[in-house]
Amino acid sequence: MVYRRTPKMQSRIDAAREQIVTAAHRLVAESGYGGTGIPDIAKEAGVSTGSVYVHFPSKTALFSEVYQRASRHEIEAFREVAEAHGTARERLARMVETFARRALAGRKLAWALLVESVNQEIDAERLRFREPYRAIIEDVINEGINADEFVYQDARVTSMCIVGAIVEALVGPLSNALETDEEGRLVDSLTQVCLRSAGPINSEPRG
Amino acid sequence: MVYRRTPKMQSRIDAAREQIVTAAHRLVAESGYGGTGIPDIAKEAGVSTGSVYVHFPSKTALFSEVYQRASRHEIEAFREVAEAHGTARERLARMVETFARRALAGRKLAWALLVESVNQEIDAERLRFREPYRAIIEDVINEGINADEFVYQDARVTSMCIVGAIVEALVGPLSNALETDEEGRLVDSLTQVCLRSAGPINSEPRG
DNA sequence: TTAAGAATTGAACTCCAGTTCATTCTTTTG
DNA sequence: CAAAAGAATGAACTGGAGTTCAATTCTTAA
Repeated sequence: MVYRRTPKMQSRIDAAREQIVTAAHRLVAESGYGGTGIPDIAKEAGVSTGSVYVHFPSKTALFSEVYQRASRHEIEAFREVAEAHGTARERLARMVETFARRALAGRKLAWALLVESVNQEIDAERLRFREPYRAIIEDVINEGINADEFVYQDARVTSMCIVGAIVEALVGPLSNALETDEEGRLVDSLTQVCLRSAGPINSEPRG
Repeated sequence: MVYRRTPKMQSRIDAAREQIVTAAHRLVAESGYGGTGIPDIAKEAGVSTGSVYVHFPSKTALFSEVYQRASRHEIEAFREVAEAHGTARERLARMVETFARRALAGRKLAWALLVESVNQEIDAERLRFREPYRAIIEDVINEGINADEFVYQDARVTSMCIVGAIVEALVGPLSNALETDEEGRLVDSLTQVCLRSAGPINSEPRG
């Protein structure tokens, strides 16, 4: 008459955990962190409030996992572009476009990941989320420097700046959707700014 | 036997209000928004908790005023640099440096004004705080475009990006102070990135 | 089948910053 | 000076989100 956790039971538990993370993801993508309570998540996942706390010690911990998963996915897409063929300049342009376009495609989630005010812990999470992007950009810039595409520079600072620039340019549009053509123009301009920030570019004709 | 508010009384009231705002300012500059409660402010201002609510309908409203004042001061300094003599490029460089240096000189306050997580209302305040900087930068860029110093571009987007770049580059250093020389290097690099982002620059020798 | 122990439940609880308001103190004016 | 009205006080309250835990249900193994 002893109970031991069997594989079957384990997979039930794992499934519940998965349900919770998935539900949380869906709800953040809909209402952000602040608009999503634990009871909401539990309901959406088909479990009880208490169960959530069996799997995660706190709301912050749960969202930390949600953010990390969402990040990993996004960052893989980003890295693919960074490692594709082409000059550093071409790749950097595509990277900026990819970042911006994907963020605008999932506005609420991107907003939650990039800018939503929450608390210090989640803020730290956010900074950690931005870091991989920065690092990837830094690498491409360094490649560009070595290939004489970009002037010599502190690629670390430039990459930070590019991340900051993209986020700042997206803050508004993430809250209030743009028309398709406006979005296109924004992404184009943003790409141009980021390319210039990394180094010299042939000057374009005026007006 | 009717009481009417006399000039003397009015100035008492105004003085109290002023004390409150000043106290709040001091405390934010020390502990940020989150670390500063209304009772703390009341104590520091030498009034009661309730009095704070006579002058301001909410904590948010009070801080809104504190932020606006701090902003006005900063933005005036910024505008002065923007309107000084020199080419657009020279002025832009000084603007970036001014912004960064002043922020780093009052780290906690700058952090509260620029990046501290609070709530949507204060977030909106923050965006409003950034806007004047952006607009001033936009003007200088447009002057630079007209003077053929910068390539033709959407100055609105570039100015957003510059604000975002500066803030992103400062987020870390605002939390954990840098050594003086590190700070100098950061400001230099940041300035270079921002100048490049606005337009062509003579390429620097490598390595 | 049944007892032991694990998993789940969800109503109730905690916590705490922001806010309130009955009371007290001040000022004005007849 | 006394009455009326305003200003100030600060202990107590509140609201709501996050969290807990006694009770219940389910699973295992003898």
